[in-house]
Amino acid sequence: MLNGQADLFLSFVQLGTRMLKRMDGQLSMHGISFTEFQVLHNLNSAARKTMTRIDLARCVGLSASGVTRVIAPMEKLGLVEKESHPRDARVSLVRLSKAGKNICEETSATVSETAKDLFGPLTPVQQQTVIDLLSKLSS
Amino acid sequence: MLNGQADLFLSFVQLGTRMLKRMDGQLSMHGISFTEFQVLHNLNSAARKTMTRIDLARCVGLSASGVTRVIAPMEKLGLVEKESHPRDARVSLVRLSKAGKNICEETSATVSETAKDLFGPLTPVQQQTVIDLLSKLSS
DNA sequence: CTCATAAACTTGAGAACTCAAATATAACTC
DNA sequence: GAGTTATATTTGAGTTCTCAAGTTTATGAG
Repeated sequence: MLNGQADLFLSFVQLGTRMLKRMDGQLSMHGISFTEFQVLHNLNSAARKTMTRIDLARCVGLSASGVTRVIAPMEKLGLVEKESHPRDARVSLVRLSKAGKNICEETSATVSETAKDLFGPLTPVQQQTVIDLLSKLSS
Repeated sequence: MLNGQADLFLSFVQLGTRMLKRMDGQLSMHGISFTEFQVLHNLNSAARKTMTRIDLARCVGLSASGVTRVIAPMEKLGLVEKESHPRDARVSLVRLSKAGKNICEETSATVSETAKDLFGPLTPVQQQTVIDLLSKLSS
């Protein structure tokens, strides 16, 4: 019925779904979703803690409108701040606030622990193998 | 900020998301979603083309109510049929109809092709490696 | 048998998206 | 520089889930 790659795809998606649910459950103790964590983390890794909504959408894997809707409540909570682009009045930059950076650091510990747990069944060498193979698939 | 496993997790989730969107895009040409495909495929693989909603939920990675809502329109289209359990009046079995089996076969070809494409960057040996490593993570 | 507990659903309310259309601004073409 | 085209973002409407609560039926304890 299905070829080997399709079986692989099904396992891959199913595992991803299960892992994501577990991660979301852990993050809910901090009051944020995994999507929100991704926003914080990407902003924190960005040059001036600042990103365009479009770039954020690409990094997080969301549509532009998805970014708008995720960020609105985060702005009300003071985790991020709106800033205008000096040379392009169309873009509305998103900047990570001090409070946002704190939350990012706290939640990063949880994400790291949970991920360590999730990938625990693999040896470090096997983990590196997965990293290498995933990078081939991402390009 | 994040440990190696967390970086791996982020790549894993992001790749999964991108692949899923591409698969869903291909399946939309058949008028079904990937979730619906999963239902059809799991039913087709089942013993008597029949499954409990609870079992379906577990296989597809959905909640019980998610299954109810996915199946309702599929039943109206005649892809699946409702059947009662002979020994347990609580369960409402879902059976794959002849039409459903046809759609499943058609869409399986698309899923196989798309998956072949998605995993094309890996050699057969590398694909097998991924299968082996994923299975370690699933248990 | 009867009651308490558990399991298999369904339903209402809400969360988290998406797409298409609208708006504002930039960039390009002539 | 006027007009078309492209880009960044927001908004409205609709989809697809989830969780908690309700219903119905089974099961186990006494």
